[in-house]
Amino acid sequence: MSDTKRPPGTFPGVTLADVARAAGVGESTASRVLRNRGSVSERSRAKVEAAAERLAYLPNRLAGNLASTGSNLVGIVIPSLANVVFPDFLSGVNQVLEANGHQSVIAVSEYSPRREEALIASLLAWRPAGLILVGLDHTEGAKARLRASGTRLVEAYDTDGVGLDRIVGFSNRNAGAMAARHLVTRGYTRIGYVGHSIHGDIRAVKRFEGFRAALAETELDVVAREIGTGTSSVEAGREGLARLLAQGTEVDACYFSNDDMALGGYFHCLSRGIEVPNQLALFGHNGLEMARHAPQPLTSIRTPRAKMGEVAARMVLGQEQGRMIDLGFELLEGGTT
Amino acid sequence: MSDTKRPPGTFPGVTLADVARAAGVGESTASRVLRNRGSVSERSRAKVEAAAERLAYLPNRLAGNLASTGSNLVGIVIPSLANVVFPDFLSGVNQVLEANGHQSVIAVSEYSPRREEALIASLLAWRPAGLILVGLDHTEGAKARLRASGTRLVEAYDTDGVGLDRIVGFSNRNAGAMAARHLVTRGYTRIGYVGHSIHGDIRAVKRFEGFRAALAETELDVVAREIGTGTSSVEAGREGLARLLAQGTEVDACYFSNDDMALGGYFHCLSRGIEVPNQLALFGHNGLEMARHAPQPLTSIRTPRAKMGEVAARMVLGQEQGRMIDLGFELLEGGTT
DNA sequence: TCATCATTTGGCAGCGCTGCCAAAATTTGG
DNA sequence: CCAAATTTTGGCAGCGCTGCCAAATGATGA
Repeated sequence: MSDTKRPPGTFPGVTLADVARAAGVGESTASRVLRNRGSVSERSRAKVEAAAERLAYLPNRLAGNLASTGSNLVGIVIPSLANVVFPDFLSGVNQVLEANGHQSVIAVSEYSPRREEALIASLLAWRPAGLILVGLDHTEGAKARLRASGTRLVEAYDTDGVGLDRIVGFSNRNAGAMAARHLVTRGYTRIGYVGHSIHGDIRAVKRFEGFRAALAETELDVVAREIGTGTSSVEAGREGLARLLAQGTEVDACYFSNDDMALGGYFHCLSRGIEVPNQLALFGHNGLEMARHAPQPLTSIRTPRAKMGEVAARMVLGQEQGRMIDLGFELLEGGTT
Repeated sequence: MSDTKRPPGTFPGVTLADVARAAGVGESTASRVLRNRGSVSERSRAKVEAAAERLAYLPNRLAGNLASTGSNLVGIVIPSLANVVFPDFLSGVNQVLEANGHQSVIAVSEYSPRREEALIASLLAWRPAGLILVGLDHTEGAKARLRASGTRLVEAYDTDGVGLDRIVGFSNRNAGAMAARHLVTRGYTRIGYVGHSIHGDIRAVKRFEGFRAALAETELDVVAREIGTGTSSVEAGREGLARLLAQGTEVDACYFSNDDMALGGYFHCLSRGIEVPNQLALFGHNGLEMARHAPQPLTSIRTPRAKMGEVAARMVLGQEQGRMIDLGFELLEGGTT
């Protein structure tokens, strides 16, 4: 197309120049038409559009973005895809980005700050319009790169600490505290905790800290705890509660690091005939759909995951004012407390 | 850096030329060092690496890929992020891609073929190394573009039909058939079906078709069915089963389009004191973790989601031989049948 | 009618990198 | 020691597009 003699293996590839030639206009005019930018006569517009259609022209964003220095990509680093909450978040991000003609490059850190640092560097190489990260904790190297790059940055999911640029999320500490106060108000005093491996899930740790701090307000503390070694899951919750109860300490309520874990705990109670909430109350976190529709809806805290994604995306696109937006959370009073 | 007078608002940006100059070598040599390609003397290598480090050089992949015609991006279009199965799949894809120095650009079609077509065009504009799609059903326009682009393509999740290039997945028809045979073998004869909206979820439809075809082998058919209007969820399953039973038709087993739906059904039975499986047997699909750890593990079919992602990624990178790989599935005999 | 102003247009220099090629430096062997 | 073979190196033309600028065209009013 754009060249008659061309290496045999290479796919032709219609270029903007081809379209311009076919339409009988200059390259710039063709470019203006295809991007709806600048003023173009109806005549030219029609000719270019027809030519582009006829040649099945596919713009090359690599070239376009390079020339205009800046891409319409947004880099996103999440800790995991296995945990339902992050897809929910991504969903929100994606919706807003797509509506604004942006595209998301997604990377998964597996809760490893070192991996995150490498991924950030890798994403910055695309000269993205912005970056969205989860949490406020990053390696020093990552922070340095981010600052140096000058890329717009949004940190989501955590407002307990200082961020690098923009922040959207909620206070995990306060979420934990709300759980504690709810249990205290309901009269529970012998409270246990079942969590998943803390390895990297700093926000779960913050919740637990907030939980204990709030208990301490009424001179209480967790009487037993059981921390799994793996990631959060129904199975881990089920086994965690089993182990907690096997410790022998008397417990009248249990706080879980997560709804999956709590649902596992609930399943354990069903299996063993433990009456919920009379013998044992259960409290989760996240307000997952599946847990809300159990025979006894799980008492939990609903976190604004999709909303957070939407706001994060809008922030990264510069459509949101504040530097820090706390979206809060909501107590879901279920039947398990 | 690379230019003394530079528009004030623009971020400097260290270029390869800057690194080369600082290291006292030519651009090509610097490029070779930073890409580990071609032969370079130890001396030059050290100088370039030091300079890159000192200047905090960040390569520009936009330029790199444009120059070398071809990117290390892989485009992925999935129907939804809300359904747990796709993150599982993505997880597998991502793992392999990252290990091979590739990056994934993810787009979500929301089960709309028209959206999928637009997203495909958008992804192709990045001149990706390859594309991964879910399912075999695409608009004619999308197929034409894909064929014309010559991009390597992998279609995942479905082997019931003809694909455009490479395929990895399993037969949804056969999965449905296996479910039916299992129920028949166990002696159930009055079988109902609770599904979610078919709008776009062609694979769920294929399963149901396979299910009915297998029932027909023993002169049976579904005696009642209830199809929700929304997406698959625990709530939809719970309400679906409630409606199915309210129809009045006597039913001794129920097949669900999905594990979420089936878990919802199970919750309904627990709430209403319906004995499972004596009064009603339940059969799901996907083998989700949460359903396997219910008091009575759900009978289901485990699908190789992460594995499928890994194979899809390997196929797209050209590391896998066959054009079509059927990964099969596995019957999970739980306590609900 | 022609000068004046607004609109539309095309040429061309880059964006930062890679690939090619010829030149320079180094090694080898007679 | 020198010629030949090998390794290493740098210059420079693109990759396909956008942004800038000056030129061409069209519209307006005296």
